[in-house]
Amino acid sequence: MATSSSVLDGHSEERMLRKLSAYRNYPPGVGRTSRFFPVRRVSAVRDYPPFCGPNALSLSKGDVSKGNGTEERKREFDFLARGGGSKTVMTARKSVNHSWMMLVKKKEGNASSSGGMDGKFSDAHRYCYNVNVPLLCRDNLSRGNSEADVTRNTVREIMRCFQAVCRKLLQEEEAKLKGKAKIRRRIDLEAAKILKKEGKYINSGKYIFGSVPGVEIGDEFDYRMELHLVGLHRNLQAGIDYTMRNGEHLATSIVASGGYNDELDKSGLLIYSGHGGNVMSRKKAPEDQKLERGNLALKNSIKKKNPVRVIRGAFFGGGSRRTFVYDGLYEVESCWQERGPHGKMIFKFQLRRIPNQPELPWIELQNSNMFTLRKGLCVADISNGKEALPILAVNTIDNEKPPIFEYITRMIYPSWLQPTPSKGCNCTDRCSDPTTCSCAGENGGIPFNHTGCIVEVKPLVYECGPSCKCPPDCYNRVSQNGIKFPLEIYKTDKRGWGVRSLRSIPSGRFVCEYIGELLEDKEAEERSGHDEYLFDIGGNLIKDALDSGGGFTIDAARFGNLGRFFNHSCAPNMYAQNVLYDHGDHRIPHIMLFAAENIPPLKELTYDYNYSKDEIFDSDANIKKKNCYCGSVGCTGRIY
DNA sequence: GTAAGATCACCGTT
DNA sequence: CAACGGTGATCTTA
Repeated sequence: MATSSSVLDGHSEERMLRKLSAYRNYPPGVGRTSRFFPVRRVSAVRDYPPFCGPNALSLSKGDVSKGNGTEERKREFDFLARGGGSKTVMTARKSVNHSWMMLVKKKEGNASSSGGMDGKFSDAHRYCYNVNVPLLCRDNLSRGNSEADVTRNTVREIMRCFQAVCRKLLQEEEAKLKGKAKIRRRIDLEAAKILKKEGKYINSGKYIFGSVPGVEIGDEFDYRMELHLVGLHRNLQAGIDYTMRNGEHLATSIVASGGYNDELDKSGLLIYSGHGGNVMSRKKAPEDQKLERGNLALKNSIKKKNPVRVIRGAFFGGGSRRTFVYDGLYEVESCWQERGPHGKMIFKFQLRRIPNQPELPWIELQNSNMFTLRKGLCVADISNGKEALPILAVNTIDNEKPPIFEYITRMIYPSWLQPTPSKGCNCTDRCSDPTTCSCAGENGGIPFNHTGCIVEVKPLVYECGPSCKCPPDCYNRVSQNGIKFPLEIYKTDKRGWGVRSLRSIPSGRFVCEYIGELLEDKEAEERSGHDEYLFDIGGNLIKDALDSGGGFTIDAARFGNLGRFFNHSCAPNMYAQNVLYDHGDHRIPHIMLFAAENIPPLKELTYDYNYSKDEIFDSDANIKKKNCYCGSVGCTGRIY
């Protein structure tokens, strides 16, 4: 009760609730727009620029090197560390975390000539394949202490690497084909080769019965290859994975893809068909399935009662994206034969989910009508129709209503700073040809896949804008088009209000912009009391900012959008990306939040606020501290 | 609708 | 007996 992180430094939750009750009857965004009540509040703090020091995380020696941003950033850090331009007291501000890890792969046949340069930048680098993957944690401290902690983070990092490499390969292919032909490359196989070369396979040494370290129920995968490389299910095509133990075949995992019309029951019962008998092949005549291989292993597992991992493959979102979701451990209960649709005998197995495991989020969502019958629904749409999709507010914790603020969907710029559009491209197609599109040239290629995923982390992304001749569905217009996923705010147990999605979000997709009023830094200093909603921008383009005598801050306190509700996490699943599209002013990029990994439905959406620890002081020069309740593996317990 | 594809169990040979 | 190579199987993937 008293541990709510939404209440800080001397403010009790009771006091907070009393204040809230005064506004409870006002629907959000209506009336009293000048009144503001913060969900979270921090005292004066000082914000150092993001910088990756020697503690930077690397997955394994030599293979993953850290990119630290530009030289300008380092100079900026030195500048501020010396005391230049700093103040003793500053308001707390979120900022873009510009660290990433770089996965480097040498081209075949080139390795010998450039031996000894692994993981380092060199002239040979331009022959290398590389991609900037969003970092999971800012420093080693947040990697956790136990073996299991490290494994979980390692799994997440390797999945990010795989996904980023896939996006990069897809980008290359799309650029080559210029949108004319269908892609035929197996990017999953290629990405796996790259990761294998980098030593990024885990849990692959031995067969594992039961849970796989670092993989959690609800984790989502796009390719069978991903199941393979984290050790969840090693076969790339076969649905039953098994091994020999004490002279007996036993099943370790199955993939229920629906290829044999397998049925899944909400009660945890799964009827699974055996494999073999040429049921899937059209080239050979179907035969009776034999009690061998996986079929035999599953049958043996009835007696042994060994746990079998179940991975469900389906079009869960109802869309065109098929994913594999880890469903947890099952036991095989029984086995029988019956006649299949082709007239031949097939095996059937009944599996039951082992109790006391976390439920899949799909279950809860399937049992409720998404937009009207959500449990604890208290506001039908906090955007009041301003977003394309309604943004629900649900609270199953207490009676608190969401805070009052004015919902906006466009940045508010001060009257003296009305940004003007930069010169656009002359493309008449969807800017699929990076050699002719001038906007693509600014980016060094179109930074997005045709699936709407950002390929990799960049200091700055240039989307096409109002001056461009390309159509609205241009591949280089992504984040400017707003929220695409059904999102809701919800009351968390310890972190005030948070945000989650009702659909799974693929790695790399745009989620939400951080919108508010644009202020000069010095004006932001003067707005005390609600600094929880400040976001420091333009940090990566610090040279411009310093030259012009100061940076800018987004204040989402009085006017803002959903972006103000995302909580901090030490191991977040989104990251903030600088984007320009409607103007060319590098000092004031848009702050766009992108998914850094596959995010299952109902999982809290978070990013790294990027505060520094022990470097934030109040007016008495005391170090200010704020507890972190993000609950992620390896959380250090402090936001700053 | 089809062909390429990676990996492993299995089996036979060295 | 270990190590290696060939073969067949496989609820993939574009």
